[in-house]
Amino acid sequence: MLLSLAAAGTLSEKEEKMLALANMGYSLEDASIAMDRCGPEASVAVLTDCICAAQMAREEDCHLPEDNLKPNYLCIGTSRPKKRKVFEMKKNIIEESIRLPNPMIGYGTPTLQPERIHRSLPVEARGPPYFYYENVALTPKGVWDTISRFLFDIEPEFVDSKYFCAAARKRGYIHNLPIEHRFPLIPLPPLTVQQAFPLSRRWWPEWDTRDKLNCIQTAIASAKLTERIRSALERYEGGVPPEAVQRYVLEQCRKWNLVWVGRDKLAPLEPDEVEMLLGFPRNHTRGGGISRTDRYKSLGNSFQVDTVAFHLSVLRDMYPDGINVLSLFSGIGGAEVALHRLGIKLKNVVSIEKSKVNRDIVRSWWEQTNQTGSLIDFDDVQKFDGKLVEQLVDGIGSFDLVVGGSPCNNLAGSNRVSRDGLEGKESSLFYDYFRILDLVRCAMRNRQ
DNA sequence: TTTACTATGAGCTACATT
DNA sequence: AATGTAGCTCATAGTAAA
Repeated sequence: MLLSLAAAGTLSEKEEKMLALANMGYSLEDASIAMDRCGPEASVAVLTDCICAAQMAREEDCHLPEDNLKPNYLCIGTSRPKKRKVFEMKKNIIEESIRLPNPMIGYGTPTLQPERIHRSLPVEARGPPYFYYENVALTPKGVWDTISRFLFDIEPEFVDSKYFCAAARKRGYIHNLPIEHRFPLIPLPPLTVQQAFPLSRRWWPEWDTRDKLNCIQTAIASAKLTERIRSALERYEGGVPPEAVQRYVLEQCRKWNLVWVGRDKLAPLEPDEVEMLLGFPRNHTRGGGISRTDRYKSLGNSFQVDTVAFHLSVLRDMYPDGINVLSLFSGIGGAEVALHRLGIKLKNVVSIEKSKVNRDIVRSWWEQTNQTGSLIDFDDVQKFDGKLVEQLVDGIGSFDLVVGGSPCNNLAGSNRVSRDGLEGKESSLFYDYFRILDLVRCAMRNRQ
C-alpha cells in the first residue's frame, strides 16, 4: 500500500502506478498486464520485478539478442510509452505547485533558524530505514510535486548551500530524518569568497561587490574569455573602468564563477579550490587516471558536504555503533565523506555508481581513511533488483540509511537541449531511487 | 492586478584545435 | 582520439513599476 497516500484526490492509485511505470520506460501494455497479474495492492517495485520476469521469459522463448537493453528501458522495453498518454496523465497532476522558500534555509542552518522548526511525518514514512533524497531546487514546474508524492508526500527541505560555504547551491532534500538537535561539521568553512581566497583580496576591485560565488557547475570558463577580459581592463591601467565595462565584466564573473588572481586577471576555480568549497578533502578527486575535465564534471555533480552533513548529523547519537548505508548515484562519495567527517562509523556501504572514475575515487578514499567496514559497489541502478536487495539484507542485517541524489541533467536550468523534466532520459532514474527504497523497506519488513 | 526587466543555472553538442 | 570553444530554440522566480 505504498502509494495510498499519494496525491490525495488528483490521481487514482492505479494511475499513479501506471505513470511511474511509464516514466521508468515500460510500455503501458506491460504495465497493465503486470497490474492485472499482481493485483491492486502490488507496489511499483513488485510490478517492475514482475514485468522483468515476464520479459525474461519472453526473451527465452524467442531467443532474442540482448542488444535491445537500452539505458532508459529496464529489462527489455518493448515500445516507448505513448507520449500523448503520459502527457495527459501529467497534465492532471499540475495543480498547486510547491514554492521555494525565501530565505532558502530549510529547517535551519548552523546560524539561522526559520519561523517554525517542527514537522510531523506520516506513519508509513517513518524510519528505519531512514532515507535522504536530493536534487536541484530549480526544476521545471511540477517536478518536486511529483517527487514528493512518490516519497510519502513529505515536503522537500529547500536549502541554499551559500549558508554553509562560500558558494551558492540551491537544492531540495526529501528525507525522514529528525530535524531537532542537528550540528554542523567543525571547523565551519569560510562563508565569503574573501575568506575562502585570501590571496585574491589584493586584486579584488571595489566595484566587484560579490561576496559569494554562484553555483559550481561542471564546465569552466575558457582561457580565451579571461584573456578578453584582461585586455578590456588593462586599458584603464588599474583604475576604475567605465560602468559599461564593469557591467560586462561582472556579468561574465557571475556567469562563469571567476575569481581575481592578479591585476586585471580573472580565472576559473581550480579543481582543488572546488574540492575545498564543496567540503571534500584536498586532492579527493586528483590522480588515479582522472582527467581535469572529468574532475570538474564529477565535482560539479556532487553534494556540498557541510550542508548534507548538517542534515545527517542526527544519526550520530542514534547509531553509536555505526550504520549500514545504501548509497545510490554515489558519485564521488559526498554522503560517505559527510558521514565519516561526522564521526559516524560506516559498517557496510553498498554504493551504486555508473562512472568508473567515480567508483575509483570512492574506493581510494575508503582505503585511505582506515575504514573498518566494507565497501561493496555496483554500477547500474536499473539492474539492482529485489533478489539482490534480499541477498544484501540477508548478509548485513539491514540498511539504516538509503541516500542519493538522482541525475538532474533533464531538470537543470543550464540545459538548453534536453530539459525534459522528470521523464527525461537520465532524470527518470529518480524512479529507480523510489523503486529501490521500496524494495529495501519491503525486505526489512519481511525480516521482522 | 499586470507588465517589463533582471538574474540564475550539478548542461549539450557540433565543430575546431591539438 | 582527446580536449577546448562557442552558441545555445530557456524556464522560472524575483523585483520594481505601472
